[in-house]
Amino acid sequence: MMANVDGVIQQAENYCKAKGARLTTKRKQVLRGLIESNKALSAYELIDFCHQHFGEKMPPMSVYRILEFLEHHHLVHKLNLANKYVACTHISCDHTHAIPQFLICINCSKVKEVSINQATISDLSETAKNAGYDLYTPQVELNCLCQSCLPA
Amino acid sequence: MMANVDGVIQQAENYCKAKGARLTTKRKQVLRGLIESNKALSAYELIDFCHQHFGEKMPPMSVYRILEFLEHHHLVHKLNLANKYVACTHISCDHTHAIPQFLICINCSKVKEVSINQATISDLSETAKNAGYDLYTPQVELNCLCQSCLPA
DNA sequence: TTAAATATGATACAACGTATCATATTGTGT
DNA sequence: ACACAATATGATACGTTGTATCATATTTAA
Repeated sequence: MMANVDGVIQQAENYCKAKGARLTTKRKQVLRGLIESNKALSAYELIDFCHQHFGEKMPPMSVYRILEFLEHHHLVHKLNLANKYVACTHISCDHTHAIPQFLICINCSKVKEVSINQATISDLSETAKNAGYDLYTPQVELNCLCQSCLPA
Repeated sequence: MMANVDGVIQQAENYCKAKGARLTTKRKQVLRGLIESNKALSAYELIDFCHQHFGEKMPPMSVYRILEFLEHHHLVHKLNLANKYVACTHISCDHTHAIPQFLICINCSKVKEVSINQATISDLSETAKNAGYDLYTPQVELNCLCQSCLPA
């Protein structure tokens, strides 16, 4: 598990290097925080996480900037529905992916990043177009309950 | 136009009366604010709107409570993606509607409430289920650009 | 008409996000 | 190796968003 996390970080590092981007210590910590916690975290939750796990006190400004960097390089996704951030699940495989659909557990913030099939996307896009709107991003976020949080 | 707004308010009033709910003056103002402005507004934008149009100074707490009431009675919808509120477009017709899909212009906050076809919903729901998640609400919100805001 | 229920106001504060300027770190050319 | 430029982070202060709590007003109903 831990080894796997390291592996993902390593992949991210390679990926950044190839792009001439710097995955600095702080940035690595924030990314690691999201990967290790294994769920979506808000910026302030990340600040707490980093403080507790790495003994770093990060000012909000820094975390927001770092998240912006990570998002720009597609290492994390911002979930607008929950106002939280989640590590991209495709860092290790090949880091190219179809349009993601995010299933967000409204109870525990666990997130599953799945791929929508093209037909469904076209459907949504069509419906929008007919109404005179253009999809700005086809990213779909849905409020869900995960298995562990489903009422018994 | 103005008459139409009044008509919608009237409908809402009837609707509430039938349910034994009170559409008070303040609540009517907030609802009217959303209808007249013809787009999604944040709670604080609504405070400003009411202040400017009705000369009412509403404390945030009141507005949030009122929005909660209006939402509970399906007179307004909360758009989690934008953190704004929008008047339900079905108050006047019959106020029963299928599962809504909201097309939100990220530039001007104009919102179109359309109905998704059942097949698409089933699709999304299936995809979620296969991933071990249950849709909490099938309400879909999509970031779009409306016609007027599309880059030329 | 008075008591209970409901609705709103007011104060204070917690959480979230950013503008701005200062400092530190890294990369580059000489 | 050095100095300069570019990039990254820190620190302070503040603006925005949302809520907890207790007080007051308004409506409903016995």
